[in-house]
Formats: sequence, structure tokens, C-alpha cells
Amino acid sequence: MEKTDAVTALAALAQDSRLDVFRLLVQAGPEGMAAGAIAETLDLAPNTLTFHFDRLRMAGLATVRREGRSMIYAARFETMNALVGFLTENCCAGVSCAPTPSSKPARKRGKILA
Amino acid sequence: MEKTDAVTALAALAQDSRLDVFRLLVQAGPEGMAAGAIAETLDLAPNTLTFHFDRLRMAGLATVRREGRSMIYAARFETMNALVGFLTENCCAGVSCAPTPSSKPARKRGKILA
DNA sequence: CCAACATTTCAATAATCGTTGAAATATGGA
DNA sequence: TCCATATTTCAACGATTATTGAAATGTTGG
Repeated sequence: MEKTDAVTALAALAQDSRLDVFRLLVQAGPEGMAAGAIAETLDLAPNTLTFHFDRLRMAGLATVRREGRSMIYAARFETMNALVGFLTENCCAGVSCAPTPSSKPARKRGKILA
Repeated sequence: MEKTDAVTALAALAQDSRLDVFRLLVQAGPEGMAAGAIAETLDLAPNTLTFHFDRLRMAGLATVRREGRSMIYAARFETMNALVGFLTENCCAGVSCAPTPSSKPARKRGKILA
């Protein structure tokens, strides 16, 4: 990923509502999610939402397709991966930026780490 | 890392000059780099640079210390790691966002992956 | 103390951003 | 065709952003 594209993608994610939208799209998976459903879930005005969708699409972070009256938005995982790749390659010390899998709170006294 | 902090960090990196500054700080390592040297390297006005440093510091992505007449800025790798962690945990499908080590061209026909 | 150097502070400016309300467009069903 | 639904377009607005120039601050060495 080029620096220019990275800046655009970062800017697209660097906003509260938009980050929420993208996270929701990620949860929704490749199937995507209707604009209306997103608007309702996040309590955002539909026109505001369109504005944010545009930003995400221009950054290559989302796609749209029409399905009936609804517009279905979906995350572009490829771009997100490229962004994370760019950050780890360019903005980390080469050490330790690859995320240690700490996401799940490591089930009380669970397995001894390998 | 909290969502709020993630947004702040993303915003800090979502600007051309500032991303350049941060990358330079990463290259400089924990020792850091003098404001003047950065200004010269990136051809930025010193006051503009101060503005960007502030953003990076407020995002927890940089620290300053005085050394003689110079202000030495250094990257906060901890925060950057946390940001990458947040992104991979929250904004990826759970699959494949952990960067495949493609940065180094994978030493010709290296180890077979476990 | 004074001069130079390194950087910050401040005020001003143009540009971009996020949100709103009103109106337009597209689709599907009665 | 007419209506309701789903979403976008458009113009407006206040807020924030990045940059500039001028002046202030802090530091070192003579």
C-alpha cells in the first residue's frame, strides 16, 4: 500500500461514527449490511451516514451494492489488511507490532502459554 | 486500547506531514531526533512542525525531552503497538489481518511454515 | 549580560469536516 | 399508476484543521 492510500484510509477510520460503521461492517462479514440497519443500530441520520459511507468507499474500505430498495454496504478486508501491513512495516520498530493475541482475556488460569 | 484513543491516534497519523514525521521518529528509534533535524529532513517550517508534534504527543504517539537547546522527539512504540492491536482485534475479520511477514522478502525458500 | 540559536506561542487565514433539513431519486407493492 | 420505503443529493452552517508570519521564550557560549 502506498503512503497516500494509507493516509486516506487512516483518515477514513479516524472519526467516531465512521469507525463504528466500519466495525459494524466487519462484524457483518462479506455479506454486508443494509444502510438502514446500520443507521438504526448506530442511531445516525441516513444522510449523515451516506456522507460517511462515501468516505469509506473512497478509501477503499467499503463497497456497495443495491438489493431491492436497500443499499448493502460491506467491508473491504483486503484494504484493511493492507493498511495494517503498511503500519507494521513502516510505523513500528520492526519489533513487536505484530499483535500478540491478547484479544480474549485468556480464560482464568487457562492453558499455560506454549 | 479504548476506541476514543484509537480515533485520536488514527487522526494523528492521518495526515501527510505527520505520518512522515512519525515514520522518521520510528526510524530514529528510542533515542529520538531533534526538532530541527526533522524540520530540515522533511522541509517543514518549525512552527508547523510544533503543531504536528503536539498532535502526536496528545495521541500518545511521541514524547519530548529537552537536550541543550534542542527538543528531542521520540516515537512511543507502545502506543503504536496498541493501535495496531486495536485495529486487528476490532477491524479485521479475525482472519488474516495479522500481518504476514511480507516486509522482508522471506529469505529465498526459507523455513517451511510450522 | 549579550548575541545566536532552537523552538514555541499567538493570531490570522483558507480549506476541509461533520451535521442538519429539505428535496430528489430509485425500488417494490397495492 | 400511486404510495410507501430506502437512500442519496444539495445547500447551509459552525467547528476543526493545516499553514503562515511575527513575536516570544528558553539555552548556550563569549
